[in-house]
Amino acid sequence: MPRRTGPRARAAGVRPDPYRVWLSEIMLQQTTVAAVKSYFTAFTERWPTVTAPASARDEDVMAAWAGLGYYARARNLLKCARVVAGDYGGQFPQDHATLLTLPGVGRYTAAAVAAIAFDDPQVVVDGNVERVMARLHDEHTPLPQAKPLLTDYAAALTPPTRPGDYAQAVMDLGATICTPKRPACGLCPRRAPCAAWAAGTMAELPKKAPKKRKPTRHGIAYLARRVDGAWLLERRPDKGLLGGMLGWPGSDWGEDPAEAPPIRAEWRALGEEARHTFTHFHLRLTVKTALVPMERAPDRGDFIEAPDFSPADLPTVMRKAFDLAQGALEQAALGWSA
DNA sequence: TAGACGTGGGG
DNA sequence: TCCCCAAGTCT
Repeated sequence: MPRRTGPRARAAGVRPDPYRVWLSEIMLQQTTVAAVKSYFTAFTERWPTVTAPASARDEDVMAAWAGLGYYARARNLLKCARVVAGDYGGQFPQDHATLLTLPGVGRYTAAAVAAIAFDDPQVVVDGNVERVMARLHDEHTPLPQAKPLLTDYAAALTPPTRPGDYAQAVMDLGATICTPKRPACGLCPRRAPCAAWAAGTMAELPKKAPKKRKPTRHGIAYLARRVDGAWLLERRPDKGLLGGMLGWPGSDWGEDPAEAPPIRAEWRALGEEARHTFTHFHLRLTVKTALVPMERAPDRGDFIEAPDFSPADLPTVMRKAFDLAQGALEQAALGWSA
């Protein structure tokens, strides 16, 4: 993965594979290197070139993305791979403006791919770069208002040569030394010209608009296990939260959700709720389980045979519900509860 | 354009 | 146990 191996891992002048650069930048959006690493390895081993995910089944790619979050990235990854495979002969466009037209590729990613994969000196501005620029210039204007100014600062520093190495270097600096909290200024190669260091304000920059509190929503998830071990699951619609992902059929998520069992059964609620926090709300999920006979047909969802089901294919909130149910089953089997 | 959109780790 | 935070894009 380019960002982790770093510029020094490559011989000067050798351009990294645009597909791998694009894939890693998509995965790294709002996500740490540590979280991305195993996913990047799994993706590139299974789908080594952009034509591979382009011809993959949606469900396989969504399952491989499960747990990484922001699932619109995976849906757009599929769209983008198919555009590149279909409209560009399997070769990523090199032009920044054309990159920007690809699904899931915004200003940051287009600039990063152009700079890192194609040696084009585009101005790469992510959260790390914003922080580094705010500190170098002791800029106290809060984000996102300060973004244009910080981009100007970044542009003034972007070199005409080796822009990819430069971009990765600044982002690495932000990730490892010029960190959000307790920056390691003693190790910083740009301490001398840093205005925030001179002013002693580095730890409070960049300023940001205050965050809003998250409301708590409630919901019910229904985990039906057929006597042969199959599980009742449902593919979520492409739009919206967890779009395109597999999940347990459930109620709406809100103040006081109504029952919405997907199949007739004797439902029993677990003693403990599954708790999960999304970007903009907390969720407390009541988990209900039932054992259903072979011949009974569900009103919603489809039974997936036990060998075809892996909880790793589920988004985290759904996997938490599964883990709770499993734990309850094991406790019951061991006679720990009635 | 502000809000929607995940998750895991640190305090 | 929470609360807060972090490597964007789309609508």
